[in-house]
Amino acid sequence: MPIEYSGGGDPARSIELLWGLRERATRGPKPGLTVDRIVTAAVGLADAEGITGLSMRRVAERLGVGAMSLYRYVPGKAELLDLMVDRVSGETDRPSDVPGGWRARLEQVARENRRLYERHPWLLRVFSFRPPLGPGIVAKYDYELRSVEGVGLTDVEMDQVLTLVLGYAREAAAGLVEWRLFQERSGQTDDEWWTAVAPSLEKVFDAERYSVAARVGAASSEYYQGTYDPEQAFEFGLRRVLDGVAALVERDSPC
Amino acid sequence: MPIEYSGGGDPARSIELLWGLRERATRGPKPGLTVDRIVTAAVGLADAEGITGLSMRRVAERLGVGAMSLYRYVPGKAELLDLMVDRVSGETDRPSDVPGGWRARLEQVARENRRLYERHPWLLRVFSFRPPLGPGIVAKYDYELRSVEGVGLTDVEMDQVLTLVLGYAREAAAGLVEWRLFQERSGQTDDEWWTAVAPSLEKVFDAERYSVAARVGAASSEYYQGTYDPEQAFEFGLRRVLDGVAALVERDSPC
DNA sequence: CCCAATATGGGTACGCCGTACTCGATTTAT
DNA sequence: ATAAATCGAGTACGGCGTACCCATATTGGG
Repeated sequence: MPIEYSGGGDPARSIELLWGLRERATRGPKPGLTVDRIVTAAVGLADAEGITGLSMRRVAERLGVGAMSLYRYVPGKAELLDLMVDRVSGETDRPSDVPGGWRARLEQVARENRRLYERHPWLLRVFSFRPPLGPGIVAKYDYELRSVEGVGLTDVEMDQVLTLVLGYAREAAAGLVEWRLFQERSGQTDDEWWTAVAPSLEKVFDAERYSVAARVGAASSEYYQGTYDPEQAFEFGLRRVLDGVAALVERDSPC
Repeated sequence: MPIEYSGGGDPARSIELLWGLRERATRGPKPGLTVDRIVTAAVGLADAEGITGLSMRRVAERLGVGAMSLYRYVPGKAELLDLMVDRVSGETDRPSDVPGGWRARLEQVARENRRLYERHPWLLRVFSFRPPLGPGIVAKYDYELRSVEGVGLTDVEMDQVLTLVLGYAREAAAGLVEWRLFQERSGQTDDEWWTAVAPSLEKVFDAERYSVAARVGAASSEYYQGTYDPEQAFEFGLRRVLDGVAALVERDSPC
């Protein structure tokens, strides 16, 4: 059973790795690699080939090094994934002045998170709800919390709102990424796919029994000019989510 | 590169499999298995061992059969995953009369979807935004759409609202499942984990630079009596999402 | 009734994977 | 100069999905 997440190792060791606290050894040959270079290679590989293309052997290959050499720097693949997550999280854009109040700021946070997953789709398959507490994640969390600082929410509500918005961004990004992947892999547009599937489906689909599905499905495909449009879906959901947050923020001043 | 999704095969063949349209051959020995039995075994295995424990060899083992025999019934693992997704989707509870209007109905849909992922956590790692169009998925989609039928939304909006709510349920379930997994694997409560991590983190965490993160993080852990509580997180987010939908439904009658 | 046609079951093998173990080569403190 | 410590990496193990192949079982057509 291969490892898919991390946190299994010693927490202190993980923190040490994430924050680069390893003290240089005094004896022995100089290391030919650094943890940073390994993480860079791994991120590049995962970006290019997806999470299924990421293997210790191939990361090593990229660095011109034997597979087992990596284990001198990183305890295992799980910890490497932690480092990768923290790395790309630290690279998110964080503009200091977004005009338009909390709603505009939260919207920016959502959009930037979606971009993060877009740049690094493998992140969707790695991210855990309890992220590795490295410098990148911590800085990101602090920045993002500030988008809802001073708008009348309690500290706990601030965290909850952020969790909600980040979760939404993640879910929407997953839709976008899967949609793209599907198009690339099949080489088909939505329309082409549908016209390939429809004939077979018609034989078995009971349009009377499932009348609502038939009606709404048809309306949606027409609207989207395909069967799906990640941009429109994102905008729609984001508006709803932020409306829900607005209802919370303005609870003391209804209408 | 192992397959993680499906849809790569012939769509017609997939539909045939999903709807059980295979015509019995006239010649040759009688099959010792059925697609249904294979799917049942696979679901049972994935439920028990997680997605990483699901392999063709082990499914075959469960059925007392050689690994390659499965390929007589199913083209590959990707298609088997499709069948598994459709199977468990078809088993969701669908009460016919939920009192309380669209909001109560949508809430029920969200809760039932969360339960689905809770029962079958592997689903979180398999589900794609374009699900296999089998009988289970279709019936589920039709039922769920009916929760927002006749409340003044357009057909397209109905689909968008459902996508939003299902996405939320999925995201919340992911939090719950990961939280449980983490507790099981580490054998630690949130508190124990935190007291193990805190000393190392204190050495590197700059509480002045990241003052908001420090303050909110502390408040949250105290509130949750741990560092997280999936139940409370779910309820909070669901209320916000449904508030956002309410703003859409009542757009013509503000306040 | 026989046999050719066909489908089933499954063994073997290939190329991947993560990583435990081991050992010679290299560097430095003493 | 030498002993201690670390580095790089080869080998090997047990797992994976599945391509390929063939003996076996079953049945339709003559």
